[in-house]
Amino acid sequence: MNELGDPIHQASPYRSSSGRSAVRPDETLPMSGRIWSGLSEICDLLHIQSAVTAEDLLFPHIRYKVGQRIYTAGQEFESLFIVRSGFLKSQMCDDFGNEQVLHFPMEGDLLGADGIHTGRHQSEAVALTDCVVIPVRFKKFLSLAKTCPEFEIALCSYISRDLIGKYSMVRLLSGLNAEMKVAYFLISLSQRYADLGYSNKCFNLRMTRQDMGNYLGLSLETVCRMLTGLGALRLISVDQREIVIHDVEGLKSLRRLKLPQKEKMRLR
Amino acid sequence: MNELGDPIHQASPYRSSSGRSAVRPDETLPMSGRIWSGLSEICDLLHIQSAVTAEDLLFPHIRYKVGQRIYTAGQEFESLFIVRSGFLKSQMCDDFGNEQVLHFPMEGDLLGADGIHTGRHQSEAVALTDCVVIPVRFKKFLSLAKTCPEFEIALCSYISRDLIGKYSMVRLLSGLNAEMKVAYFLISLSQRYADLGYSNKCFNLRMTRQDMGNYLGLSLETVCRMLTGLGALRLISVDQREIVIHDVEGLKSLRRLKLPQKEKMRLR
DNA sequence: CGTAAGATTGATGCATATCAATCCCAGTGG
DNA sequence: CCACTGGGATTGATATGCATCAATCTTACG
Repeated sequence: MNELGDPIHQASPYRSSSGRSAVRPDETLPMSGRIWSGLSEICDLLHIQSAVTAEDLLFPHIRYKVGQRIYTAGQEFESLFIVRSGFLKSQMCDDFGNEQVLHFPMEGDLLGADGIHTGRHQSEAVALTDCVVIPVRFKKFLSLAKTCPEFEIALCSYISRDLIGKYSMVRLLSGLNAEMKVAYFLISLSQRYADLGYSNKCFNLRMTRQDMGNYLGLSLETVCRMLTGLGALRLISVDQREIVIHDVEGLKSLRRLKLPQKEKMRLR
Repeated sequence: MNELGDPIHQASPYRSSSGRSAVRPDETLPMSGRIWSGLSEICDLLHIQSAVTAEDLLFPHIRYKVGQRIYTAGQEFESLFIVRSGFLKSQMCDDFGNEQVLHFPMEGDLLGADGIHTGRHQSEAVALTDCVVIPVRFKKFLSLAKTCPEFEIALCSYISRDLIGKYSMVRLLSGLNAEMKVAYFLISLSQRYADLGYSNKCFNLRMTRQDMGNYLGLSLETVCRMLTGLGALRLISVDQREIVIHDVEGLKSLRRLKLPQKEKMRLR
């Protein structure tokens, strides 16, 4: 392994996205293009407003093709990974070999922080589309935090966002029924696309129904049924992995069947 | 509100734990005793090995009684809170007033980091027993991190541990059946008590069945049934909130009914 | 065209929620 | 001292949401 973490695929020739994804020829990544990012681009990606500039500081881009792993469970932790483009899946295996999908990282997300504590990655990250990822040595990250106060804040803000993400994940899994889980999933995906400047109405799912179900705590069949169900309600259109959202508010306003205690009291 | 966060109860006279908790008279907290901690004690609590000593740096202890809130949702974020003693519950309300229990913090846990990102707390923390909590201004925390490299690492390690905690929470909620959820809950509680030097075989539950169920994504009745079920298996004894664990390994070895895909393949 | 992976749809069963009744226990007040 | 009260815990009966099993369909690709 060389100094960049796991760039063993860097030199392999680029080819168009394989598998069943809906990537069309004109969406393929350019063979040429920038293969380095400066510090200011890193800050942009992570939404850090930094006054610090260091023109000589360059971070290499690494390309991954569909199905390739950015890091694997058990691998030594060296770098955090910033997603420059593409769509990924992070997952974890328990002692019995059951996989659990944890997250679907995309542009601007930071990966690999689960390795800090033990020095080894606990989870793995797989490319669901062709990806460009920027590895940043953790030591480098720390020294940046030391010299640049905005990095310090960003690091803490990341803790905080992560905590809030955990909260909403818990609520999703333990408080919602299948229909709402799927609706919520679509809404949050839509929101993430919107935040990145893409369409929030129309997008392709990059993961299988199996992955979605695993992530949401549902069987893949239930995911299917809920998707067609939401389609029957005219809230969305589904064609395989292509999703069109017709009524965001409608999706959001699907109420849980279980009324909260306070509501029940009022209804008596 | 004064400079310490929410110490409006600090001056109120101490009284013995109320409610139905199994706290006995001799477990009451002393009226006197230390009401300040030095930096070295803070580091001990957070498991930070620091060479830095600053004898003049003192952090006040705040007492909370059963039912009092350390911070509430929407409250301005100022401080992180380190639990010195006691048992708490952190929870969050969604837009419809549904509460979701997120965690049961105890000695050595750090609370309130969910406020960093937005500047306001997203969740609230309630004392389930009488507690002693040490608030540390976030700015103070940052400046400590700046002068003391161990604090920096500890901060990152906290991210990492938190991430791993998220993983196990997701797996708990979406991968286990009711029996295993309850068993897992008891095991992890037992482990936390053991880590603090208390008995890992015999302890009191400080939360209601309702809270447990909410946390585990189960109804309170199911929690009851599972507890009595585990009792019938001679793995534990239950008497109201008093738990005795007879067979840790037995609890751990309860397998999920749903076999992993690979297992199923092998069995054919 | 054949194959395989994924998606869809239907039939059935079970785990768990829900509803309801009772029990337990600690305060509280007569 | 004892009855009363109220929150929590327990247990049983029933309903149902979702998993599971199974068959078919779609799409991509060799």
